[in-house]
Amino acid sequence: MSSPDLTAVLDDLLWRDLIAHSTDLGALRDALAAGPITYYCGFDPTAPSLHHGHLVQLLTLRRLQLGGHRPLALVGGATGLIGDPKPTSERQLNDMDVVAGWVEKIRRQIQPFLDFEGANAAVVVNNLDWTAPLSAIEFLRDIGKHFRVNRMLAKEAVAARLESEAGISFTEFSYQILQGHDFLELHRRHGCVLQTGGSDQWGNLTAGAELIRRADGASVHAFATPLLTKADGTKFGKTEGGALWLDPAMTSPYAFFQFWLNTDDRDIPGYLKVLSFRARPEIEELIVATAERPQARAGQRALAEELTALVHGRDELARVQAASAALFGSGALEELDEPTLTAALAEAPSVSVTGEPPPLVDLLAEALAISKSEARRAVREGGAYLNNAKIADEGAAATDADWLHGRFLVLRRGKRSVAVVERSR
RNA sequence: GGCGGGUUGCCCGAGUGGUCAAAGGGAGCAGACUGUAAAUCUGCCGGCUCAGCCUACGAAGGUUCGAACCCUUCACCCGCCA
Repeated sequence: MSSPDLTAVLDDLLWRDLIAHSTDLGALRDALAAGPITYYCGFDPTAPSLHHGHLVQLLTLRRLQLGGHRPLALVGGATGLIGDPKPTSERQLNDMDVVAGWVEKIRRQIQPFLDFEGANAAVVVNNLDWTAPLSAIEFLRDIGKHFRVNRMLAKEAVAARLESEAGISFTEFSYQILQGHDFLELHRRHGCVLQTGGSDQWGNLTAGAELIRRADGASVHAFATPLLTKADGTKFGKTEGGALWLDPAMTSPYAFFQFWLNTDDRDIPGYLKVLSFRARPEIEELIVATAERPQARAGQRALAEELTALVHGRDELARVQAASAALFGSGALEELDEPTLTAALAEAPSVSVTGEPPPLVDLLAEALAISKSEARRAVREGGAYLNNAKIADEGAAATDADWLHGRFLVLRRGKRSVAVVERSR
């Protein structure tokens, strides 16, 4: 007999187009119905923080847990030392202690997305625990024997590299074996029967499922989520500063919020389905609202609010909303009272000065982290503003009257990048 | 180990002795139009004490009045052969 509760999540995932590739979905449905299953998704420490690309995976882990199943979040303390082959070039190996530090950061970053209490409590595991003790002999005899090089060469990630100028090292070529082995270990240790990952991981996901079949004769499941794309064809997740990081020290909550708020109208239906936890009717309503009155950006707001709250918390969301309202609102900056202005500006990058302030181009360069040439160019092109008024002259400096509440200058380059200069006495 | 090819600005990529801060494309930035959107058009796009100077074409030396371009050595990458 089937339990509708436990399989509902699969239908939800399908509706959201979250399954780009999968092993036998009928078999997965049966497994889900037969009782809470244990599933996993891995995150390699290739940087001090997770980013936009991991978000879909984190949310998928959460969706399945909310659907009644038991998540294992794997941090790749071992695989992070080896490096998943990128399509274009060989990775630079990071030092062991650096990777160990990133593992801890990523472990903490994953935690807010999952529930660690209750019947289907999540567990964080580290593949270094079973990979480090493995001897070369064991690795080659017990695991390597199950892998056919022909199959390994055919995997997209490897094939792309074989055709590229860069070639591929044995180290990276071996990556799929390690990831496959992770699935096997988790199957043995935790009864894990499902692995999820991005569609670029599909080859690695199937490597694990095949290994389990060969080594233990068990049939397990895997599915890959689609890569998020942008309607204009550019790469998803790029901000002015680079990637969209989840670490607030690397991408400010304000920038994070603004990123989603600026989503292309055409991307909204897909993003809402993939990224929002709202129920289907609510999402459909938002899609209609966004299509009918695009200038209101209901979908963008909903997405920005929900994701900012999830990643950075409700308090932080309130702050960035206030900041956005103040900085992009219709009112003049001069009319904002001091507490509102102070709170809003807390989200923007800032510099402080004492005594005689340097020329505005210097302040622009420092506050917005651009070169002085860029700052001068911005002024020359008419793209730099002081307190929302265009700066006309490269040599301009702030006058006493420019200091809002005697304390602040609001500098802006273009429409969206804002910075504050604060004067201390 | 041998032979051949390669290493150019954020990325791709042209350049093979002066006219090169280096074609072209992409990315990025700004302006106009808008809705903090897209598309489109325009300008910019190494740095600086900015009509000039400095730094840059894998690294270090050399030839030359002058080198991204020629020579030498080194490093790394790719391919073929052993």
